[in-house]
Amino acid sequence: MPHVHAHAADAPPPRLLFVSAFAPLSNGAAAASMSPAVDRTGFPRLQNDLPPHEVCENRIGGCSRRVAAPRSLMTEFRCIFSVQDQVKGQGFSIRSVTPRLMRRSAPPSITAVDQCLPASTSREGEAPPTSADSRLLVTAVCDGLLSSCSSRGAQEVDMDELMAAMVLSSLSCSPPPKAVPPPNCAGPSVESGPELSDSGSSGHWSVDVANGSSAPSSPATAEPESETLVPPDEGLDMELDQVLFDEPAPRKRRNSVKVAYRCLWPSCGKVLTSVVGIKRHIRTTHLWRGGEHERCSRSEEDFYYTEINQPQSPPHPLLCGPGPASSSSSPSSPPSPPPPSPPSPPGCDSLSRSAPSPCGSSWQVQSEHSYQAPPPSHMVLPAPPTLCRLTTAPVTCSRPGSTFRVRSVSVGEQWLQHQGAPCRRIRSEAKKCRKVYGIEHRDQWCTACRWKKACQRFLD
DNA sequence: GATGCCGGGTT
DNA sequence: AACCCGGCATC
Ligand SMILES: [Zn+2]
Repeated sequence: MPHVHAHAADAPPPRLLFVSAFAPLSNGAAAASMSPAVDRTGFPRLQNDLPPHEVCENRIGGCSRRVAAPRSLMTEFRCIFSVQDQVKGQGFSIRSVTPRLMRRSAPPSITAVDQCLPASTSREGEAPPTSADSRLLVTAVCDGLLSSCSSRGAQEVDMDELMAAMVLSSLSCSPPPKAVPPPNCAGPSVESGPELSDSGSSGHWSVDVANGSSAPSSPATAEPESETLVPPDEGLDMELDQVLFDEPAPRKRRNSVKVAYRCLWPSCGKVLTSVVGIKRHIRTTHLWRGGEHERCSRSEEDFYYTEINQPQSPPHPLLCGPGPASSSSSPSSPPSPPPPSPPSPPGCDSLSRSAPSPCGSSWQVQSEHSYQAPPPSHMVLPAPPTLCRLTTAPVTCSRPGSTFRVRSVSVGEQWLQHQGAPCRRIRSEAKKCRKVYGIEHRDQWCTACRWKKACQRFLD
């Protein structure tokens, strides 16, 4: 599929492209009914167009299908990028991919770049595509399988598609690079010139050919590091790099920018400095839903944070404030997948999951060790936790094993605040190990207390 | 000041 | 993962 690869000589082409949403490939019956139209290649039609993001990342769009290949399985996937007119007719190359999705596959390569129309048969008010931008259907293949969540059943399909959709994180727009055959992509790769630098085993390929010496005419874009156009890209790439290289992310970066991670949950915006931290925050503060079906969406947290570069200057008092709803102001893309349905009852559902293994008093020894483990609720805790009574002044909402305080009054509002300000663990009046045993008997404290974590022995 | 514990750092 | 601790909110 040879395609648009003429080099636009004039206008300095933007280096990056934008992505818009794309309906997932529908394998399941339910999904199929939603996207009846399938184009001639068997891919579902584009629909559910979202306004193009201001970033180059491809968080949501795309679909995939498995293609039988002589030797191995190939995965073909498509992503819709919304591009500006000026870049039409240029060569494109894969700039980066989503690392963890590609761990087990060979570098992807672009096989076709087609122009496409927003096939959204928009019956309702969908913003008509501006003339300033159009859409490119980028088809790529990779030799191998996208690593996907190892769930089963219908969920697998979804995850697979979703991941496929995310494979192409960003594209570079530049004159077609000199054909440097990618390491081992024996597939239908046609003109995928970009030299995919496979850095290590983790499966990261970043391609940025924009500065190729063969790019005579576009001085502006030829300089890869000048992020004049798309600042948010930097964050993304760093994120990718970090994940991809599997580097433990040196805590101190060489340059003076401090890296942090911002929670993207609506109106949260919490900023933490470690990936684990932010993930834990998201998981425990926003994503917690009863814990059971947790397994599959383990990496779900990834969607809800973004990496940011904090200039060395100390934080202004914004930090955990309620991120204003003005989405336009923030350059970083909002989390594309909508937040999972909130815990249906604002919090009353908690502790329904406890496994009351009656093991006498040995629980202390048994389970105390991992302070993160849910508390051994050996007693059948009676009905409603503190949350459900709205009478007390400081309303508390309870999560499994912990109690948090919120200031609000109404339940609904409570949930909102849940989203916004992560509740603080309420200080129970129960004496904790420290108080009970005293500092001099620190060795008798529970592990959590010793680590200055939430006490696990004397729960509220 | 003491206590509880979150977030982050170290080993 | 286990461990430690700075720092903050709260008592
Ligand atoms: Zn304790």
